[in-house]
Amino acid sequence: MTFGKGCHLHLIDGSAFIFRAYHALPPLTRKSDGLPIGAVAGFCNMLFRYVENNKGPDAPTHVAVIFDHSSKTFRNEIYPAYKANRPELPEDLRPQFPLTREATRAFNIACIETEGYEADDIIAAMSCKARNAGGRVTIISSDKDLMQLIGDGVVMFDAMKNKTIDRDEVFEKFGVGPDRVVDVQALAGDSVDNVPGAPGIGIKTAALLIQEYGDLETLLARAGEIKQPKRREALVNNAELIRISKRLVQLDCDTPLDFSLESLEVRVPDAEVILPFLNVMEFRTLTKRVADSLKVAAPVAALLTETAAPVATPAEALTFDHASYEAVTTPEALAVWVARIRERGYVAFDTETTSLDEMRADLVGISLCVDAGVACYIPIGHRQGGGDLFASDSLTEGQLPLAEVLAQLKPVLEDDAILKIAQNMKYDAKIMARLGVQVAPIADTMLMSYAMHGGLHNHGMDELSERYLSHTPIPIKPLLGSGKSAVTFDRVGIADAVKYAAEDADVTLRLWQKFQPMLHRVGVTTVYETLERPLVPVLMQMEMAGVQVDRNTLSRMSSAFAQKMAALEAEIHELAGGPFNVGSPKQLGEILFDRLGLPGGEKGKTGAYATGADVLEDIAAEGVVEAGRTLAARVLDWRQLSKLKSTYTDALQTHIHPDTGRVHTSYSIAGANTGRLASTDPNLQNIPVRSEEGRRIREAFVAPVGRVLVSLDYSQIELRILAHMANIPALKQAFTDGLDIHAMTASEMFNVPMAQMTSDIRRQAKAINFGVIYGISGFGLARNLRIPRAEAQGFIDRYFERFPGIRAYMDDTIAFAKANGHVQTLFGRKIHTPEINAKGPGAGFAKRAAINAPIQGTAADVIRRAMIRMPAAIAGLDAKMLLQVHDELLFEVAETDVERLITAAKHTMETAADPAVKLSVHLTVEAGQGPNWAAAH
DNA sequence: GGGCTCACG
DNA sequence: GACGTACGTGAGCCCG
Repeated sequence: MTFGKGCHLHLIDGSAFIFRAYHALPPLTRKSDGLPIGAVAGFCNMLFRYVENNKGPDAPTHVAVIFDHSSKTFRNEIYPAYKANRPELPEDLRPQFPLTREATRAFNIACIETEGYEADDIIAAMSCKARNAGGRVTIISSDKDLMQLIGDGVVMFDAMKNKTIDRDEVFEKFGVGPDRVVDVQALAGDSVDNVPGAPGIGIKTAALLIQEYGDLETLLARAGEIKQPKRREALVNNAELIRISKRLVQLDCDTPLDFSLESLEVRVPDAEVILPFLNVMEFRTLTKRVADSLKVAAPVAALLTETAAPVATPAEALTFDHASYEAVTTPEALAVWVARIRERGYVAFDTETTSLDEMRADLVGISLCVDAGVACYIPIGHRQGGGDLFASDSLTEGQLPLAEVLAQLKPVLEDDAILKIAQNMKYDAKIMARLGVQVAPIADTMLMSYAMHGGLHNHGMDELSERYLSHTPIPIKPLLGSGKSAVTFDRVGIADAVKYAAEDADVTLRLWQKFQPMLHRVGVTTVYETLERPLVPVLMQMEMAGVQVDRNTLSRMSSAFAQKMAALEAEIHELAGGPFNVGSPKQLGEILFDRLGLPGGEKGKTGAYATGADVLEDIAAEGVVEAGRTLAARVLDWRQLSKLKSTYTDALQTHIHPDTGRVHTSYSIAGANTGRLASTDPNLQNIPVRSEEGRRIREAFVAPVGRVLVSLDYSQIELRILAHMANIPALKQAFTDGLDIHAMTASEMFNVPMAQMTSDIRRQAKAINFGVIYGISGFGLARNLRIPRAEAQGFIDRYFERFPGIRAYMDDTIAFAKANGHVQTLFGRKIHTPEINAKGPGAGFAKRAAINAPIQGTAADVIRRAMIRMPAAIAGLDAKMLLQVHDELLFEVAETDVERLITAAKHTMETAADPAVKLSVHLTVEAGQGPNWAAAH
C-alpha cells in the first residue's frame, strides 16, 4: 500500500526513550551475568506500553523508532564545539545501546539510524516526506528541538505526560509558531547542546524580538534599530554566531533516507521473536505481560537465561586506540614498564612467536598491558626481508636483545607478588619456560571463560573479545598471509606487530577485569581455582617432558603395513574387476553397489553410498555375492592398515622432536565441553589398543634405559560415578564387593547366576551399561548389539526395572538442564546445554548429552584433581607424569622407584575426590608396568 | 573446507 | 506417529 492520504506515521525518538528509561530506573543488572540492563528494561516497557496504547481506532498505519547513530555529525563541521560539553555517557549505559536496537526489532518495529546524522534530522526528513505525501505524522518525543516540525498534520506526543504537543503548546513554550522556532532557538542558544546563540538573550527575549521583526534575517538586518543597548550589541556583534546557531538547530528535511515509508507499515510482534528476546534479557514480568497480550504461553522463566551467553555485550567506555600502543625498544623504556607492573601488581602479557607449536617456536616479541588501553610491545626477534630466498636473516634494527628483556622481565614474571594474566597461559608460559623463566602466579582468561560458560561458546580470544568487549581484534591473517606465501611472525613489520600484539595484551587485561566479578556471580570460582588454573603448570611439565618414541620400530611397522596393503590392494582390484582408489569411499561404494550390484546400498545426505565399517562388516558376513563378501573383508583389512600407517606409524615419526627425540603432545584444557582434556599435535589419546595389530604401535612408546613406563588407570570410573550419583544400591554393592560389574548386571537382568555367566550375555550387559552412560535409546542399543530394536527396548525396560534409580537420575538431569540451561558435575563444573529445549531431532542429542555430561565430567574432574596433586605426591621420586588418556595416567620412572611411584600415584588417584566430594563408591586404580606402553597398559 | 572414516576413553 | 539417535574427542584422506 502506497503511503499517502489516510496514512498515519508514528516516529519514536529512540534516544529519548533510552535516556528516560535509564534515569527512571535503578541500575539493574541481568542476574545471570551482571550485564547492565536497566535502560533496556525501561525501554522495552515503554515500547510495550506504546504498542498496547496504540491499538485503537486511531492506531498508526506506519511506525519507526529512530536512533542517533554516532555523536559526530555535519554539525561538528559547522561548529566543532557542538554538544561538546555533554557529560560523558554513564559507563553502564553505552553497552545497552545495541540491545535497545535489538529490542526494537524484536518488537517488530522498524529500527532506523544513519551514520553521520542525528535522529532529529532523520525524523525531520521522514516527517516532511510523509506530510508531502498527504499523510499524518505523530512524533513520539518531547524534545523541544523537534517542535519546529509541528504543523500541517504533524504533531508531537509526549508519552510520559500522555499529552499531545501542537501549535498551541509550541507557542506557549517559544512565544512563536513552529515555523519560527529555529529563529528563537538560534538567538537563545542552548547550553545543553552548546549552541552559542546571542549572549544575554534567552527564549523570552528572543521570542519578543522575532514577534516584532518577523524573522531572524530581518531582525539581524535591522538590529541597529533595537533600543536596548545590550540587546542591540549582542545581536550586532554576534550576527555570524547567531547564523551558525540557526544552522545548528535547523533540522535537515533533505536528510537522505534509504528506505521507503511503505516499509514502515505497522506489524504485529512475532511471539517467536519477542518472547525469547525478553526471556534472554531476564525480564520476567514483561515476558509474561507480552505473552498474555499475544495470547500465547510465556516461555519458562530462566529457561533461556542461563543458556544465553551474554550476547551483544557490554561495550566498553574505553575504545581500542592502536596508535597509543608503545614500541619498547630501549632498556630505559622497558624499565619504565617494569616499574608500572610492580606498581600495579599484575600484568597481562602475550608472546609472539614463529610457530603455534610451543616446543619449536622461537620468541619474536612480548606485549604487556597494565591498564585498559595502556599496552606495549617489545620487539625482540623480528627479521629483515619478506622471507624469500634472498631475504636477509639478520635481526631488524631497533629491537631489544633477548638477554636484556629477560634480565628485566624474569624477576617480574617469577615474582610471587605479581599476577601474570594471559589468554591460554600454557602456551606463553611454555615459551618462557624454554627460555628459563618460570611464570607464576598466573591467571588465564580462556580458563575463566571455560569455567563460566563451558558448552555455550568457544573460548578463543577473538570470540571472547567480540562477546564481552564488543571489539574485533586485528586479525592475524592479513599480517601473515596464507598458503604458500605465508610468513611467520618474525617477518611482520614492527609497526604492525606493535598494534596487533599490544592489542592482544590489552584485550586480555580487559577480559580479566570483566571476568573476575563474573566468575563469582556465575558461581564457578572454585571450579576455576581448583580444576582449571592449577592444571596449567602440571600440563606444561607433561608436555615438555614428552614421551620417548622409537623411530625404528615405527618405521619398520610402516614398511610392513605398506607391503601388506599393496598385496591387499592388488587382490581388491582383482575382485573389483579393475583398478580404483581403495581409499575413496565414493569409488568403493560405486564398485560395491553399482558395478557388483550388491544389495543394501544406502545413500546418505550427500548422495554417496555409506561404506563404513559396519556396512562392510555386514557384507563380509552375509553378502549374497561371494566376490562382494571377499572384497568387503579385504577392504576392511586394508582400511585398518591404512589407518594405522597414515595416522600412527607414519605421522608419529614426524612428531619426534629433533632435539629431545621425544613426542610432545599438547593438551587443550578448554576444548572438550565436559571437562575432559583433548590431546592434539599429535593426539596421544587415541593410540590403538583394541586390535592386536594396532596395539603393537604402543611398543614404540618406550622408556629410556634404566627406566620403566607405568600405567595407572581408573577401573570403571564412569559406572562408579553413575552408581553414586543415581544412588543405585545394587551397583554400589557390586563395586564394594569387587564383583565383575558387567557380569553382575547380566545376572540381575537375565536371571543368570554368576557362576553360569556366558561371555555373550556379559557382552550384552556391558553394552547396556555403556548405553546408560551415553543416554540409552532402543535404536542405539539395537544397532550396537545388532539385535532387533524391540528386543533392545526390552533390555532397556528391564534394566530400568531392576535399577529404578537410573530412570529417576535421567529424568532429574534433563529437568535440571531444562530449568537451568546447564548440568553440573559433583565438583560444581557447569556444562551448558543450550540445545536442551530445541525441537526436532536436536532434542534427542541434547538430552543424551545432558545425561552423559555430569558422569563424564565428574570423571574428568576426578582425574584433574589427581593430576594437580601428583607433583607433590611423587616429589622426591625419580618419576615423571607423561600422558593422560581420560582415565589413565602414564608415568616414566626410574627402575628403582617403580613400586614407590605406584603406591603414591595410585593412592593419589583413588582419593582424588576427597575431601570435596565423599563418594559412596570407592575408586580403584589398576597398575601396569613395562619397557613400553603396550607392556605397561 | 566439509564429509567420511576410524582411532581412543 | 514419525523423526533419527548411543557420549566425548582428533586426524588423515578424498573431492569439489
